[in-house]
Amino acid sequence: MNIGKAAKLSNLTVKTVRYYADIGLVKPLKNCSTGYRDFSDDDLAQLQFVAKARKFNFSIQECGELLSLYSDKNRSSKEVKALTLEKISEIDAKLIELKDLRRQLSFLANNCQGNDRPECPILDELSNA
Amino acid sequence: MNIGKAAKLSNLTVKTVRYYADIGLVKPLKNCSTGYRDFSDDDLAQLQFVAKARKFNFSIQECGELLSLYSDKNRSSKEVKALTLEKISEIDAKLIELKDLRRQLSFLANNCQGNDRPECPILDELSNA
DNA sequence: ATAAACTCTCCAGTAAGTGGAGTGTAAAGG
DNA sequence: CCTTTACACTCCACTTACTGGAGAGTTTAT
Repeated sequence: MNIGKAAKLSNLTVKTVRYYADIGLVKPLKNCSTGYRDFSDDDLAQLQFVAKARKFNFSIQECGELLSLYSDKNRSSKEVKALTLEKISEIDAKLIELKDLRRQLSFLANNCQGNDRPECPILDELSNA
Repeated sequence: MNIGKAAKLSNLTVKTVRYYADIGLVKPLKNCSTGYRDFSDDDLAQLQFVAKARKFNFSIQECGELLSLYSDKNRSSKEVKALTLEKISEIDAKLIELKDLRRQLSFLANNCQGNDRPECPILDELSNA
């Protein structure tokens, strides 16, 4: 299938699919006469796989690793689980950071009048080292 | 003061401070003979302001806006509050997304044996479009 | 036959820096 | 006074994961 169809079926943009092909994450055949990329069903499956993994916050590099494990019929689930657990703890750290951020910002906003006068605890706080 | 001291006192790296000066976010004087940047106390305050605002997930552009509101003695707190509230709802959206992500990943990890055999619900799930 | 829709390559840019090379300057020790 | 060390400078390239556009070729529909 052409890139447009592959993109649609994997919920990616054409540009993104082309980019994935350029960096060798997927390897569609190329029609010699037209230069058009030709995506097999397997290529499509890989694109769908990557699309999902990216949503799961796996980096492109990790997607590549997962993809090779995925393609390897003898891959062990150990490696995949390890990668996943690592991701989870990264997410946990991010969650803590974001929650703290939210708490602080919300405190500032609650104490700000939001009128036309220049008094503003948000700026006061930010300007305190 | 020199860039090293300004960096230390604002908890930024020298590289980052130089970058902020390059893009005009802060405007230290320059010693003509040595080429060294000279940061005034006011420049330092702005760096500290930016360092904090960046931690609060404000973009460089937004930092610039905040900085001009901050410098303008006649600024209203309304604009600042609006920007802050916007940031908070962005953070909320990100929190929801991350929590959902974590839930899904954690479900997958819990159902994965993590042994050397190829059965792995994580890959199974990822390969389902 | 022509127009719309699709595809291609190549170049440039995004955000917010980081890293390194090569060079010049300042402060401290001997 | 000299040398070593720490600090400063500029400039260029690289990072992540794409996105946008120009200009050109191809396929499909009318």
